[in-house]
Amino acid sequence: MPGKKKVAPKAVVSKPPSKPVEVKKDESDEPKLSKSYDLLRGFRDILSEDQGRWNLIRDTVRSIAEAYSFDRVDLPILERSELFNRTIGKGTDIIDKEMYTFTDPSNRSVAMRPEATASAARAYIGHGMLDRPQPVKMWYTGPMFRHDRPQAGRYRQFYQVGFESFGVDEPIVDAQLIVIGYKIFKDLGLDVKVQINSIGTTECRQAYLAELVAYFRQHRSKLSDDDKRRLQKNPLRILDSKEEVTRELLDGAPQILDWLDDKSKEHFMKVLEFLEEVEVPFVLNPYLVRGLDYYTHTVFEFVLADDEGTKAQSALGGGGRYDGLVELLGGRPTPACGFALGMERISRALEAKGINPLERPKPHVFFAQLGDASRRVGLKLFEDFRNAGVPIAEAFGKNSLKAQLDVANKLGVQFTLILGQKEVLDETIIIRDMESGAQEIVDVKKVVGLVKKKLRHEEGVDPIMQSPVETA
RNA sequence: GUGCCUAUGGUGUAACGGUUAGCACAUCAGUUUGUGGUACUGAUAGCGAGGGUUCGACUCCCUCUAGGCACCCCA
Repeated sequence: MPGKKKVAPKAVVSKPPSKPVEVKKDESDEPKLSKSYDLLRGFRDILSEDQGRWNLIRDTVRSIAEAYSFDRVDLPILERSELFNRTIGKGTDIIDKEMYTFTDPSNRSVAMRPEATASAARAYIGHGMLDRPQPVKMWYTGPMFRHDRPQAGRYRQFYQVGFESFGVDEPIVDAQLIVIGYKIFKDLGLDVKVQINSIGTTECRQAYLAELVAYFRQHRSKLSDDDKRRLQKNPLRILDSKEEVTRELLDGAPQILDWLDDKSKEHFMKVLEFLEEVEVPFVLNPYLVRGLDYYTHTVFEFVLADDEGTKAQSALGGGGRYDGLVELLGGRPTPACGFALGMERISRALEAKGINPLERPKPHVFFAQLGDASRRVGLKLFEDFRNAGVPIAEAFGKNSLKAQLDVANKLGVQFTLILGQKEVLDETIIIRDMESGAQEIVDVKKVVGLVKKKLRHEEGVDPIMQSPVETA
């Protein structure tokens, strides 16, 4: 309806029938459909404006993974629900309210992965990797799904990159994983600090928890509803409560480190020593806990150094040791450790720092055509330039030379190649220097070589490798 | 999931309980036939959705949806 009232008067006002009068398409009864095709809440498109940053993250991660001999694995997005229920743990928010669980057409309960460590462990067991030389080191990247309430840096579909190391319980493994994560941030130009803690084995944690609960029970009346709930459901979480009262109470509360058995303590101390050795800045945070059930011993987070964790979503990644996970899934008892980083949070941090690499190298040459004969030649010429490694832009869809030069200008190319009817017949082409406006006519067969040479002349710009970093 | 704030063309914004919702940028076309950057002309395009209140709502109220912030949680 809204469309129609505008169409009518326009047709009347419009020019003489130089162009055939358009038959009015009757779309008046069409409801406004666009809204029903809107993105699902918490889902989003990552457009080319962001792809430069994403590429940077992906490239950095990959080169570090290769340097540290981690093997790439791609794990499925859909798994049996049970895999996650078992490992992440009932009682966690991830399982209880955030997981996309549904029954598939074969009537099986499946879930879109909320994280990938469980899948990695499943793969480790399923493919008999315990019979390979240990540790088995793998890394992955891909989308994860959690039905959480969206916020900046938090989406329902989000991307993680993860590193997992199976089969070795030495503290050096924990330390090296932390180093790897730290290096990724360093290479990206981000300043992060490592927050670290140990939550020991399941056994010593149980003992500690009993003590912790007992302590807070005494002060139950002072606690907020949230913290009361935590006390009951997931007492460890009370440690990172933001309530003023609770924080004060925490000063007198039992500390997990005091409850670690000797072996756990020793393990943790060694991890810290290694970190000191490699000069990774870390902060011991006795209140750091993680939300997944499978963690044991070392737990850590990578936090943006600038805002010291005060700002939301400043935790860019985290991980820890999970010695019981493989066994829990039916494998032989196998120690393991890993971490995951949140790609959109990293991307966000990069953006905040003005790190905005171009998505692809900017072309320095533009091809302008006049007429179909010229277009045909252009199409072929394109291949020649591509084989020579010179990116070239065009606007085949435009007809006037003016419009094409306009585009070339906006792209900021150095040279425009102009090919009209005459040049096609003569087998020549015009090279126009966009800055000076100078033009020369050259043999079309030699144009690739000539342009390449010219580009190299221009302040040593390498036509192939150039990918400048723009700061916003 | 809870609380608070927000919602105008692609982007950034203006206005008002009452005529055709204004501006800038961007986009497209053109300013005589094959030459860009400036200037000019024109075009496309918007009140997130649905209900109410009112003679009349983009403007007030409600619901929904979406975004942001804090909590929850976590990457």
